[in-house]
Amino acid sequence: MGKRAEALELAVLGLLHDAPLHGYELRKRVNSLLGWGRAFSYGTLYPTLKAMVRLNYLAEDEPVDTMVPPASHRSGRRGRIAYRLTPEGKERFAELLTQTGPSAWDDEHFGVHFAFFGRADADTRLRILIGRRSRLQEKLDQFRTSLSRTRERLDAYTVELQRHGLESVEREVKWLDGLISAEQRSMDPSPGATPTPGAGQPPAPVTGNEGENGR
Amino acid sequence: MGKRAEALELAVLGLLHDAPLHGYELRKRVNSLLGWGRAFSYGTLYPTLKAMVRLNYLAEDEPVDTMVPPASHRSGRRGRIAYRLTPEGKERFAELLTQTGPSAWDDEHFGVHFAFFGRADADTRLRILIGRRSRLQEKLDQFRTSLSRTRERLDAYTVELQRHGLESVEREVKWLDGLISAEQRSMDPSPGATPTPGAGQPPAPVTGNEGENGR
DNA sequence: GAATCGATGTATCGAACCGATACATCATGT
DNA sequence: ACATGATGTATCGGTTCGATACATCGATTC
Repeated sequence: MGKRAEALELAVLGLLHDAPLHGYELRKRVNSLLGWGRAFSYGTLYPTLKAMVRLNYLAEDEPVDTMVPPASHRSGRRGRIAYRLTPEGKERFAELLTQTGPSAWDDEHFGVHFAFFGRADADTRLRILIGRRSRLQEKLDQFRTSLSRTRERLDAYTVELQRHGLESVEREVKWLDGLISAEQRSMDPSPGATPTPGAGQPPAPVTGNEGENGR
Repeated sequence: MGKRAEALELAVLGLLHDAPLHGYELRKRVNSLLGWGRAFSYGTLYPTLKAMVRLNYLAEDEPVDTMVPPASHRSGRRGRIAYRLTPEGKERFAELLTQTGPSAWDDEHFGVHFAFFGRADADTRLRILIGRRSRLQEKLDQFRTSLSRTRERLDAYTVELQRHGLESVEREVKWLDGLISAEQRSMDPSPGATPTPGAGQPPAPVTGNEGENGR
């Protein structure tokens, strides 16, 4: 199926879980959900949607009122197609949510999985976070060794690029550390006391985030 | 030609500028040069190399001694092919170095261009840095608006993901700010005084980098 | 009121690209 | 002797992208 489409599948399932959407809107949400990363194109989205319909994870609805202002006449319209999750789709979503292999913490996958952490159980969350962390740690190590091997013959700009790349990954690791310890704090503290009902809040991540947004 | 292969072309030209290399080694260097980003596969590298040979930017050398320890017998060897830059290749490299459009500050391209800043003139460097900065600023803006539009209905993990993504881009912008002002400082300060000879150092970037690697 | 424009919307195609694999040599270990 | 793993060149099938075609709608403008 391809890594990329795999990530897209999860994103679609997650976004459609609450409400049906049509392709255009779906694409916007997926791409803003992942934000920083590469955007999905229609050439990927529509084939994937069709495949998911074929697998019976999705069903197509012709008329949808979402956002159509007056629901007026529209006779010969080539209407928008709203995609809706089937029961099998919900199962599939639940199944993907519990996955904890590399298919959850790879670069392509981690973002989507994290975005739906609220729907996963604490155990899965922790496993994925830790897996992701060690994945980054690997990258960091081989990075550092390759840097120290060639440090002499690099010009200053190249070095600066490497340094900046390294620093970014290091920050990522620290971010994960905060998230991990927050998760652990919220599941450990006293066995038998308020075991986080239902799905749950993220346990107050330890980022140095001072809120600059009014509201 | 495709954005990705375009970036690869510049990387190959730059790496081969100093010394000939064979494919395997070339790939390793390209991918460690770019570090954080996606790695190039052989399925991209070899076709690109062939295309560049066809365009006469590169020439193939059969026997190469680089790193072959004892240079022993090897009779029926299917030897490594060393790629070497032709004069046309050097021209092409110089041409690509002076480009300052989006093809220099896009996500795909910026890293490679930056890596070879030492070979570009100060003017080009500054234009690319500024272009890159405004590119990121755009992304930042649309990010922030899309966030404030949907802030209410997002669960906490999704918000945290967005926040982290935003912070990363913000850091990137600050990094660029440091580089930009450093460049400006090194070309402006007093017209006629030590105008940075030849290619030059990167002008002491203003990162708050405390070295924590014990070497 | 028609004409232009940009946003919204579905859909597909060719080209670009990746991931896996085949194949071969060599050093090393057992 | 045989396996294992690093080095090395090369290609193929399938995935994914970027561009485009096409269509409807609301707003703006003359």
